[in-house]
Amino acid sequence: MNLTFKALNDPTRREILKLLRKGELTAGEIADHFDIGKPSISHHLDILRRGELVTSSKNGQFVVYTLNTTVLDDIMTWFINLKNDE
Amino acid sequence: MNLTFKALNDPTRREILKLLRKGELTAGEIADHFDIGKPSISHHLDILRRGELVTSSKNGQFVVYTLNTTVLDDIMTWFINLKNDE
DNA sequence: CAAATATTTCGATATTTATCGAAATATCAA
DNA sequence: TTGATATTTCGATAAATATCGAAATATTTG
Repeated sequence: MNLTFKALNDPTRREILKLLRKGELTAGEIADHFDIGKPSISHHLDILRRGELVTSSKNGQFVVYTLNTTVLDDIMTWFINLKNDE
Repeated sequence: MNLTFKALNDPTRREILKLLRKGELTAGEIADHFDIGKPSISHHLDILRRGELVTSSKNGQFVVYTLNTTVLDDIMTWFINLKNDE
């Protein structure tokens, strides 16, 4: 859970998650949406992966990233527990 | 929203939020639950306040902290949009 | 007013983090 | 195999963060 919250604590990474709402994207396609270098994006993707917010798979020379909705459910449960006491 | 996610990115601060589920607490009562110094807790509380996750009010010589559930709703909406939308 | 208590601010330090350009790795295409 | 493309790893640097002890501020109590 710590790695997940850590991954969420960056505007670029949250923007990446929004991009992935509509479907999977390659690392390059994701990088094209930002003004920062590809090594930085690669690093952000690694942090999102370690926080289990995305999964990745290799398709030829491309690496495809996908939103992992399972962990989103876990996070929402965390917040619901915070609200509904006990 | 940035300050809110930032505030959530620390185990001590998330633990403070859990303590506040059952009702408001003074800064000192919160500090008593942890092994770190009061200045550090005060700093964490400040970050939680700036992230609007808690509100504070002064009661005599005590400062009372309360969970702000409004922002919790906002965060959950953010996650729901990430899951469902588009 | 003076002493005691509660909390925060200050100044410093050690750790973590985001970013970069260059280099390394992997795959595809000619 | 050679050259081009996609992505990551590496090494470095600058900025942000958590923590601490000491000092400052505010309030209550004697």
